[in-house]
Amino acid sequence: MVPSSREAILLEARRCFAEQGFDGTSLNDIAAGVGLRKPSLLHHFASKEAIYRDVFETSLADFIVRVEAAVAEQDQAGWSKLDHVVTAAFEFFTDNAEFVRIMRREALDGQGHLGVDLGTVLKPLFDRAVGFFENEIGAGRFRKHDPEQLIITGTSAIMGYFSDVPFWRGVLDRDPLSEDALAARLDHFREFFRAALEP
Amino acid sequence: MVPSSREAILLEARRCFAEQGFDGTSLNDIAAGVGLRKPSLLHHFASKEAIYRDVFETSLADFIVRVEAAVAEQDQAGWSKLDHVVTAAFEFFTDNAEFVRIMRREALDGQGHLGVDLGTVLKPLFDRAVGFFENEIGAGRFRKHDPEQLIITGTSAIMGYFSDVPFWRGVLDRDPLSEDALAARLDHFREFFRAALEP
DNA sequence: GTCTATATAAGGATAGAC
DNA sequence: GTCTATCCTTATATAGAC
Repeated sequence: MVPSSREAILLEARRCFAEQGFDGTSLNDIAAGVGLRKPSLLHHFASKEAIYRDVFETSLADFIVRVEAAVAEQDQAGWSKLDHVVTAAFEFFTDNAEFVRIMRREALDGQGHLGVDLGTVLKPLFDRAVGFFENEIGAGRFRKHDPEQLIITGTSAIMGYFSDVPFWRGVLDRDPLSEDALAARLDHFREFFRAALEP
Repeated sequence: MVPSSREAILLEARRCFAEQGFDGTSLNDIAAGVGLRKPSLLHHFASKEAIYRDVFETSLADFIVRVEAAVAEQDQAGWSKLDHVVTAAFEFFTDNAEFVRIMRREALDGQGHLGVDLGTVLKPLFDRAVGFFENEIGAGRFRKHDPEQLIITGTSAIMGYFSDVPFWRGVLDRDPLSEDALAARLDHFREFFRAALEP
């Protein structure tokens, strides 16, 4: 099935916004990638910002749904619960590597290109994770670490791998998004955090 | 002493590039912050890119010098050596938080705004760190982890805190760059990595 | 060194033909 | 739905007065 113009625009826009950012992407860039002219884009979307909003908010909502599902799926406590959620998030990032780069740009920009503040949207998730760690540490299933700091460390360690793919490609001299490289990254992450957390 | 125009331009440019990126910053933004007009900037620098190059390359060189010094300063092995270098890097980031954001934007962009590739410049440092971890793990002073992955995890965990300051400010509801917050972050980082690395 | 005025290009967005 | 042509704004950069 041939993708509709609208879908093709969103795909190419996501690629461009991930690679070059909002300001670094022109409607011409997107149009050229799709094989259309600039005004044709604005037949499908009201503005450049509307395209960006669609790209970003759709993926962000998918991400939150995926994480919530992983939290709900698994009723155990301690490491196996955390492992399950972390693995689900990692797999989402694997399938949506471009989104991680867009999200990182939002986190970096302070004043985003949309009305929504990423921090406000993700704070509920963050607070629940803090509660989880407090609980596990209190029950003695994890070693004592500051829960907020744990989450900063964990999310940064996962997201940094995906967001800085161009950089890591240069440093490692291989494709960080190959199947093997991704499996190695996830393995390491799980082992490293288990080593630091398990009593 | 009143800073020269040139110095004032570089300061304001660093602030803008960190906050809004290269494409998101106009010469008018910088000029307004300094209290000059656009053409006056181009009396001191050949182009917008020349301003950016000065801001970025100066800080990057300072960073490399600081890390090399920390590596040389301390002749011990194992955790105390790593701790010394990590703390030195963290202190550099504390004093140069804006630079971390600029560096992250470079890592994110793939094709930077300069001829220099950040990955190529930092690869020697990376390779030496790999050698260090191989050595320490081989000697049994650290638990077994993949050295490359360790460095990705460590640098991402430190840099993510500084680069995403606007995001963390929203999530944590406090200033991530306050003296207390920075001390807590460094403490956590050191303890967490010690917990994961020490046998 | 700093300014005003201006050249030149690129970007987002609209009008209207097909 | 897609196009060409065009409007308007902003951006980098230069020329030349003070």
